[in-house]
Amino acid sequence: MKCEPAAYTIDDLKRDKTTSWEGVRNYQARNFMRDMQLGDEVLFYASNADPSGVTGIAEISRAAYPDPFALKKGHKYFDEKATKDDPIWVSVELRLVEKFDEIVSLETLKNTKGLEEMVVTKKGSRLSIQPVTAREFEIVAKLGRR
DNA sequence: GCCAACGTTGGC
DNA sequence: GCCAACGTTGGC
Repeated sequence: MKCEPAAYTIDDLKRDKTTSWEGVRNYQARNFMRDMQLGDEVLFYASNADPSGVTGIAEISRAAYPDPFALKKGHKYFDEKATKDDPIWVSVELRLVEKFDEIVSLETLKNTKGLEEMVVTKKGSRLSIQPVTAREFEIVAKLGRR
């Protein structure tokens, strides 16, 4: 799950312990969120950062529920097409598992064996939520704990 | 249903 | 700040 540091960081999550992940307004990303199960672990990725990369691990502490802001008129996440019966967009809640000792930069991801197929290393991979295989997850976690 | 125009993302 | 790579919108 990606986020720009200006919006939210792993340190913010460390302070807050848990946070709700709202405002995703892309159908593909939403579908990934909808599939997330309680306890699923996610790589927390800082985008548009210096450097960009994975800064830690979080877990799903609440599975998908309707994103309340989609119904909130005037809110920046408001969507006029969303209704109570069909909220369209969902949120999940995250809990911090660990902040990495060091950031696993995008450059490192690109240069690490076994991560050749990892979505985030591909060109034009803008999606804010992307699938990660268990194997990729373990490789990245190991790098971050060094 | 096509596609041009437009907006956004995010690496660089 | 540039711009490639998208996703979305809306006229037709």
